[in-house]
Amino acid sequence: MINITLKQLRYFEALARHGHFGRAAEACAISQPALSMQIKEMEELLGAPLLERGARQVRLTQFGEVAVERAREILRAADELGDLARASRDRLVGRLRIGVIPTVAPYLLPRVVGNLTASYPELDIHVRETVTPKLIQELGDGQLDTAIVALPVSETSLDETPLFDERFVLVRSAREANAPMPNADSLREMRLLLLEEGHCFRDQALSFCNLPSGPPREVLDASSLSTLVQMVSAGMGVTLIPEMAVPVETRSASVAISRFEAPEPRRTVGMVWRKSSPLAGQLAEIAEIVRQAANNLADQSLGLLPTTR
Amino acid sequence: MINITLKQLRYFEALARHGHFGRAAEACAISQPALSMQIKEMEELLGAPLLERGARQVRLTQFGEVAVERAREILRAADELGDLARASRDRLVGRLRIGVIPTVAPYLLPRVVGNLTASYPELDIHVRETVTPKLIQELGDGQLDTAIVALPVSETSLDETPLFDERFVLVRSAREANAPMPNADSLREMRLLLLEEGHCFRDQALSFCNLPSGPPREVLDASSLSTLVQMVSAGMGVTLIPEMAVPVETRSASVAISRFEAPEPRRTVGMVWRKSSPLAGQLAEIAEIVRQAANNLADQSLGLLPTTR
DNA sequence: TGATTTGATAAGAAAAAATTATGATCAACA
DNA sequence: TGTTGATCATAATTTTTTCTTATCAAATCA
Repeated sequence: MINITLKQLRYFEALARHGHFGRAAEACAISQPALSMQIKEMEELLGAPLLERGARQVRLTQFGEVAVERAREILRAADELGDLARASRDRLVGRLRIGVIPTVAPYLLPRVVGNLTASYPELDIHVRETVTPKLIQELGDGQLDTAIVALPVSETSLDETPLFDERFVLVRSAREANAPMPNADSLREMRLLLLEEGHCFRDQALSFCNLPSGPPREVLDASSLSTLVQMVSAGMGVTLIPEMAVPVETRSASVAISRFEAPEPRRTVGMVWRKSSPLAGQLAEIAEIVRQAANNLADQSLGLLPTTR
Repeated sequence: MINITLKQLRYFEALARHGHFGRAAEACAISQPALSMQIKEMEELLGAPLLERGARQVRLTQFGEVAVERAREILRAADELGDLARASRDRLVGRLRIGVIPTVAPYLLPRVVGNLTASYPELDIHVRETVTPKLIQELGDGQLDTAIVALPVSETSLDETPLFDERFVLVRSAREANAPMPNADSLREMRLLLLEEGHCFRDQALSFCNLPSGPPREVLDASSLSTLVQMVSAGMGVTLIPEMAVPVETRSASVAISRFEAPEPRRTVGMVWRKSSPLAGQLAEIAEIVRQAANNLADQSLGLLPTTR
């Protein structure tokens, strides 16, 4: 390991360019002795003379010629490091790893990814879809930059910002479309189909029915909302789905969607990231874009919802 | 121009490798605050965070990942500069530009180049053959590393070392082989063929005859010893050549070679280089190799010379 | 030869980098 | 829920490095 400094390389480069200690020193905005000393130091560190000091002129040695080329490469690389830094701080570029829970991903992401790509053309978006605990862990491990989950998360190391609120709606088979709307308590008596363990949406639904979350219930738990709706369509029971899923999930199923009476079940979906993330600033911007995409989606979904009293 | 230091790059690289300030500092043989401060300084200079300081671990930012790669490249290039220096100081490598006067080059060089290449396999020898004033000028300009010329040169900026002494011998047509040997004065009366202006050998020959050097004489001046000998062989006159040229030049010409009586004309051929040349040490070694090559050559030449009384 | 140019050297001042000591934060744990 | 231990940041001080001014020595130029 050689202990030359970049400063010395700069001085040396200037000296090679000017072939004159005084002028090189002037170009470096230092005094001539300072330059002399640094060059001398550099030669001592390298153990080989960089230049031949003639009486009237300074000439590079053969090694000096090689060295100045190498020095220029090094200096260029160092300057490029500065450029890289500027590029990375001015705008959001490169990879953005975003995690999304499964009860949000299929409905929100198609919009969001399009909008983000429009706003940040140089952004390379990676999506990870899994349940909240895994997302939070991966966020903590630095495998994700941000995650979209149901709030609150209440991790002290994370910042969270709400994106949108959404209602839960009841999904019944089409045949039951005109049956009276069950309330939270009567739901408990019905065959309520739910997602498998780990999904926050399962816990949210159970909580609405004042049921303890935990071990499996009567029927096999589903791994996606699509499956749930298909099961309902087959007459196996009823379920809850988030409002945002309605347009997509009812397209290919003969089910009836009904809203609850107040107090309607609902959840807040938000975005979280490490407080320490250097992307924090840009992530707030991104949250705003996601928020707008969600609002557009909600405006469209609302029209589809029959209001059941 | 960004003012980061190589030291900072080293610290940063260690930090990236260890992912831990304390251990990285230890690896750098400095205290942890010193490392912290340098990393902080580096981030300020770059204007972008290199790492995310979590409570329990340190993680590179995306930019940090890019930066550490670049940093490694820079550090490697700097270390290679050290290697280059070592290579250039330990032994003579690379280009050696050597100038030789035309009355020496064809006879001495074949041997010398072979010996030099044997001693310094990595040496790349460039030969320039021209007259002394040009050689001296090019030496001064740094276009040559050394020159082999007739001594003395007496340039204060140059060091000179003798290589060998050589006699001048008379070349006559074969028909005149048994004619009495002319002395310096009688030579003046004969048709003495000489090299063109600029060749030191011309001046040396003229000086031996006590003639003024200068403007052309009776016949057209030759540009090489070969031409001179061929002209002599054709009966156009007599000439002097250096002893070393005898074996080569008499091979294809029917001429008689005769030595003068004392005081024999002679010259000293030597090697010169800039006093300031960093190769000075190695050039002295090279001079020794040339000296040996010249001695071998002289031993062989001597046998060929008839001693005329 | 004397004046001028040019790089090296010396001594002191200024700046940078290191050290030790201490603080703040946070996770782990009782 | 306070305590502990680990970890990085900050502060004050010392040490080291770098720079400046002044001056020298060598060599060219007139």
